[in-house]
Amino acid sequence: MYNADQMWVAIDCLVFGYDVQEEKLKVLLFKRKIEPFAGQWSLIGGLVHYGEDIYSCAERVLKEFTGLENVFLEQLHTYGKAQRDPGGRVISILYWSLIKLDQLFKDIAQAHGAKWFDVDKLPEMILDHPRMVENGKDKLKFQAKNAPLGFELLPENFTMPQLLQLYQAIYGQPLDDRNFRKKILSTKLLVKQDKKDKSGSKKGAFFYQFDKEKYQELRDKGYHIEFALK
Amino acid sequence: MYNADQMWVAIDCLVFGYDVQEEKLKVLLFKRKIEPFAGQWSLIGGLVHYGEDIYSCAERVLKEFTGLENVFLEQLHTYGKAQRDPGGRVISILYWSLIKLDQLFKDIAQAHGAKWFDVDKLPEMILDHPRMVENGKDKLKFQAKNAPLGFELLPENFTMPQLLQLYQAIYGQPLDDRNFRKKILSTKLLVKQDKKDKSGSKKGAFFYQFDKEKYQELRDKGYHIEFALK
DNA sequence: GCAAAAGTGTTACTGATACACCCATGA
DNA sequence: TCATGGGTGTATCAGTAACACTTTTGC
Repeated sequence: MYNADQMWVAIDCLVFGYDVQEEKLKVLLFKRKIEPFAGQWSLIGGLVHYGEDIYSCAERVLKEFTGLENVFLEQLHTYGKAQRDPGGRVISILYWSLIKLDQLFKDIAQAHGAKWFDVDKLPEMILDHPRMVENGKDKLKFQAKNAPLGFELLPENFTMPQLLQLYQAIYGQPLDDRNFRKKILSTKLLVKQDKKDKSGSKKGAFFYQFDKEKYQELRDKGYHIEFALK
Repeated sequence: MYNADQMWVAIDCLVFGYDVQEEKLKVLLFKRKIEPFAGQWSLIGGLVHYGEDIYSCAERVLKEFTGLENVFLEQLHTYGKAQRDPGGRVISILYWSLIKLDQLFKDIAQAHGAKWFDVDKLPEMILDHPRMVENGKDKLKFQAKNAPLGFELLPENFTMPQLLQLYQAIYGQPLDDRNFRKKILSTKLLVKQDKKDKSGSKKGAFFYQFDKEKYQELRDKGYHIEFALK
């Protein structure tokens, strides 16, 4: 029990990461330390302090568990069934975040008792967290088309095959290579670099960077840009 | 002051209605009765009771002010800046609702001290309610294409010119009459009635009904249906 | 018979889909 | 030289956008 007859407001944070090597979309979970449900898998989260903005709280939670700041972090939905948490009346505001996953962050996560799970091989989770993850997956599928979310999940320099693999991981289905390139390049928002990534093949694939400023400009002018085929 | 050092969770409810006669999209506001800000315009709302689901609370608020149940009612966003309400720490979960507006509901609203305002002639509102309305207008524009929301705002029997007018009111711009009909009819979700509405013209316009069951079926099968041109 | 709103069809264009081969390189 | 992944072009099809006249009927 947290406290009888008091309402608590919590933040839960659904963190997606993409493992470029494994070509797998991952979710960050941690082993809950307090009762009820101590020892079970949970999204990262915490209670909103009195005097703390809810967005600041989400930032704090994310930083505590990953060390990261200034990454994509948005509100998703609020869960407030009276009986959702047997420990007390807790209303949970779910945020979602997209981060660039590399070995370093895997190590940091491990140090906090958190672990990255394949998005389609998730363990049992507490409370309504499975539903939260489902909602987040749907949102990611939906948003991947309408906003440049893919680039939040990849390193600054990425290759076309990597971007394609990522979108395929998000949609859970294959996309046509040639049409995908055409569509993505037609946005004119990718800047081809001189260097190649030779790690994936002998020929090597050119690196690209996403032109964030140009994207913001176009957005501000009211243009709607699509980023992948369905 | 509501109470020092305690967090409150509130529901605000943004209610859109469409006035078929005036061809205007409207928002329901009421004159707040308690301090701070007594006498100023506000969205309808109330505090979540301990033991009450947040969705149930939204239903309750809507019923209290309009007498309506079983209408479109969805969560939109949660507003939780620490300083958003000078009366205390209040986190507000915004819901939005679409209702069929007629003279009866205008009277009921008036009896509760609430009033329908043209969506583009809104008075000053308390707190962050103007922002809530903006967010709701954006959502409505966006969703009008992707879900059959228009039909929630019109009577069971409506005519094509009425539907067209409504979409134009939502988008705030004219649409091509012929293309609009083609697109809407191509969904095969409208059932033409035998009777005509003679109130708008001498020739009279045929009534249509929206086939909700067929829509649900198609949805469940995973089809995505669009409802209006941009 | 005329004013006022309802209703209808065709063409041009744009973007999506489907599809198969050559290229560069390291081993 | 060959195996491996990277990169490219075209033809068809579907959906969107642009556009103007005829129909009905109450007054």
